[in-house]
Amino acid sequence: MPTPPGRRPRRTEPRRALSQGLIVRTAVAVLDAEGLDAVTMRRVAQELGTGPASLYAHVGSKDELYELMLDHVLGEVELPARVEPERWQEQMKEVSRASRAVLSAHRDIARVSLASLPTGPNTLAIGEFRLALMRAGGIPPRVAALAIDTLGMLVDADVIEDSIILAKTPPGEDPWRAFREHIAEIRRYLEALPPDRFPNIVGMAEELTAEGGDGRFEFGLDILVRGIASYAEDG
Amino acid sequence: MPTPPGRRPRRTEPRRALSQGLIVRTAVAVLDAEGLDAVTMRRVAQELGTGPASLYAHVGSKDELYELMLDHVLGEVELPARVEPERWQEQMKEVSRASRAVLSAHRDIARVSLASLPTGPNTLAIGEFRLALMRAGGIPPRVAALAIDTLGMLVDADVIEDSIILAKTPPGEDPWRAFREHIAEIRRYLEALPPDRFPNIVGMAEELTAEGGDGRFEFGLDILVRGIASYAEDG
DNA sequence: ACCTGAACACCGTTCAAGT
DNA sequence: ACCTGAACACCGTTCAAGT
Repeated sequence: MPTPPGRRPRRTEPRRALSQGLIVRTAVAVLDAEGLDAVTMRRVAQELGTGPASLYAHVGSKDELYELMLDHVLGEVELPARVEPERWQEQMKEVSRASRAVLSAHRDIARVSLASLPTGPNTLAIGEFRLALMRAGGIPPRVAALAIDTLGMLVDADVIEDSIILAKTPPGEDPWRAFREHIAEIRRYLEALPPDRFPNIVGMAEELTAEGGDGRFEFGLDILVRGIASYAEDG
Repeated sequence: MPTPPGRRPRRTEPRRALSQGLIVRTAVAVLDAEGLDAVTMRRVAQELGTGPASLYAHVGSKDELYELMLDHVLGEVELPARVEPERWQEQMKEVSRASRAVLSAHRDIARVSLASLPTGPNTLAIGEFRLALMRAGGIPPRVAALAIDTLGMLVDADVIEDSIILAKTPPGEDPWRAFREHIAEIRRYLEALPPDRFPNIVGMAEELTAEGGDGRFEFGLDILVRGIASYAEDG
């Protein structure tokens, strides 16, 4: 049916009221589909059938939107029901693995985590649980404060390192295939380096480009948690 | 003197021939003055008295320019003259501290390091030295390959975490004053949190926002190097 | 209070045309 | 081979004007 004369033509979408929550959820949908760089004020506005200026009534800036997205996503991390003091180190690892998995599932959102200090409720809840775990493990407050930073940096950096290559994948291609392709290219490059200047790199080209993923993360996690535990004041 | 009739007006700068080296040095000058986000193709071209299209004869893309800048900057890292096997752990720390200092001195260039796999000659030279150190320390190749990644992530993440706040400082203001200001603001925020939901964060607000800097880095560095050394096959 | 269109001052990259 | 101007398809943010 055509629009009757004198009636304003309806927009294609019935106008849903804008809200911060709706904007954040829409932005995360764009993130998941195309990566963080595709999340622009203009793009999110377009997805909501409006112009970029309309978003500024609900979020202060693009950076603020990015932090809201991060906290929204970290709400997916399922924390253990309670601190089990006798296995605090294992729970420490579980929380770190869960955070890594959630961040990995949302493209390169970890870039935001490394770039900002935690202020959102979900982000703080994870920090609170980690502190409770270390307290239960007898870690002095000053050490716990340092440890929480270092552990967070490991998680973020690990996710970012992978997500960068994945984010470069042209849409349509299998990102993991592109990832392996890229690694293989690096290996050939390292193997072709002059062996007199770079004997160890050339000799270890295979190990340096081994399917990293979980192994690299577990290595850092294990060393860090053991190192933290060495500061325990009493068992 | 006015330009004689029929003579083309000279540009203000005598035209220096463009080259990759000149472009990279100019880009690093902009980085040092205003941070990585100010390094755009247009801005670098303007600094050289030309248009952005002219740069593409010497660098393939902005991302490639960023990686060239990173390697240029890492050329400032002074590596020890030789591997001293009996103190390989201490040398490992020295190289990490030197890398951190150089990256810190160039604003948020560490973002590029975390986002790319090392291919430049200076970057590779640092990696080669680290591998030689671990080899001297009896670390198995597979562990050394993991360790070099983890150590690099720690250095990059640590520098980035600081540089982000510093990069936000409006030009003209003292960045370290702004940095302390920002930390103090976070502390007040954490102290004002509901103590029933976040007892440990509220209770440890002071430790969590303590003047971080070197302490945090040395903490992570010490734990990682000790952890790596625990994999040594023979002394 | 919320939303909008238009504008401002920017981006990276391509390409045909010049030397 | 190198350089250029102009164009294309984008940015974040502000602001006066509308409802």
